[in-house]
Amino acid sequence: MLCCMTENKEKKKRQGWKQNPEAVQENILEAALEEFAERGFAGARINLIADKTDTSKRMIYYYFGDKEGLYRRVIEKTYTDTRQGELALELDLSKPQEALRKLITFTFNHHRKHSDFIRLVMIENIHQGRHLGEKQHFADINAPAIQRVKEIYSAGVEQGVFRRGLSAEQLHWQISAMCFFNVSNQATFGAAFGDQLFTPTGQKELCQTIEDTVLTFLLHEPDRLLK
Amino acid sequence: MLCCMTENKEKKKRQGWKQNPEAVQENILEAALEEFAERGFAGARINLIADKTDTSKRMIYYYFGDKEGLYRRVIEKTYTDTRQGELALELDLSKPQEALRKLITFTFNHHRKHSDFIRLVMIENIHQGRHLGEKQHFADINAPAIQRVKEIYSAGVEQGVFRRGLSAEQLHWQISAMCFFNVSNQATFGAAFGDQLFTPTGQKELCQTIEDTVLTFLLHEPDRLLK
DNA sequence: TATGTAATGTACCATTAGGTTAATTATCTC
DNA sequence: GAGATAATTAACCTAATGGTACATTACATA
Repeated sequence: MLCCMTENKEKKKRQGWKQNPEAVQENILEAALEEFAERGFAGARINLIADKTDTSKRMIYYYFGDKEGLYRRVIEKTYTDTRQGELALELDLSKPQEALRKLITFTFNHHRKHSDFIRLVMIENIHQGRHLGEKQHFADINAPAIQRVKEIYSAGVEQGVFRRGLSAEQLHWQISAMCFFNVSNQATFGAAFGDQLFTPTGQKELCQTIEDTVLTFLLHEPDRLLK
Repeated sequence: MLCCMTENKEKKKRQGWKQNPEAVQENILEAALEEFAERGFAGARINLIADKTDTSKRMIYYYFGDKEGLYRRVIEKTYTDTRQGELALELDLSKPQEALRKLITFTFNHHRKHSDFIRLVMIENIHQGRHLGEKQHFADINAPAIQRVKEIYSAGVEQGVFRRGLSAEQLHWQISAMCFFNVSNQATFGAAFGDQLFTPTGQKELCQTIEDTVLTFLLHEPDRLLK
């Protein structure tokens, strides 16, 4: 099996190959994403990344300069792809509660599906965001996420459904926190407290709980009388 | 300055030194915690850890076998220390709301203060919890955390303050998620959406918000009519 | 079709870093 | 206090790994 594949690969390469820089770079970035997401920056091995590609290590250095350059490009691509994916979601602002639930469900599932992205973000946080590139550019990429929440919240306030005085940043933060943590800390949380929350039904309930939590917070004034 | 210190160190060592295995191990573990928390498992350098200690690289291998053995011990110690620190908090169960707020404030601040712990947990999640050791032991260490929440919740339900039907696991999960995320994702979240949430006042408000969120969820039945 | 340039393959290098060997010093026990 | 054992030092080894030199092949263009 393996030998066949390599034989084919060899043949393909020997028989007239075409130059295709973009495809080669894409190919490298994909392999690198897997590797970095799995092992972190220091843990990733350039040689292994090269093995996963259809090209050679030399090409990695040719296109990306060095390991860090490659990593930076992977981060950027991942964030861009993710935010782009989120834009696909369409929401009906005339029903703010429903819209918010839909946004949360979407975020919850999206994060679950894209654990590579989550892992890269974790890794980048461990590096204290040193590879995020130009901060303004990074902020621009991410701005739509807050915008989204702001729209829903404003609509809800105007319709008299949501209470006033809350900030979209905080709401987005809450949603992010729980949807992110659900994926990022599954290993340690599961080991510490059991896997009930991470079974299929557990996850459905959890998503529901996140929705309920955020919505209830939006609907009811908090009680600060200490009882 | 530096030369003086090294001179002193040298002298100390040359002049009759005492054996003190426990202290040496503690000393190594502390240095290793810093290094692992800062650079991750693969990024950490045994040589640098050794440099930070008052002893030598050989001692690390003598006491911990290899890099992974050292890392395991660091993880275990960190978790144990953390949970132990949490036990110090005393709560008045006759006032469930107040008790819960106090627990959340404590967790929030505790996580902020112990970012080394947070970072190690992140790192361990990237490794998918491979180094947590015996799962049962790990679960035992962590059990008190849920227990705590369960006590408060039960008291609140019995007093007719909290609504019925919620699970302590989920409540603990919510609190953990937000308090953890606040520290773990500060770098990327701040870069993406600004640092307002992470200024001193931003943090105070955020903590308040977490409390309000969880409490409101405990006090009010969620509204699932989609509007 | 000649030529300069971009893209690719192969073999190699230098250094880093995890781990070890073997000798030295303290400590314990009988 | 003698011999055995535990703790410590310093120098060393080797595989892995990030990175490079150089030759070669495709391609655009004039």
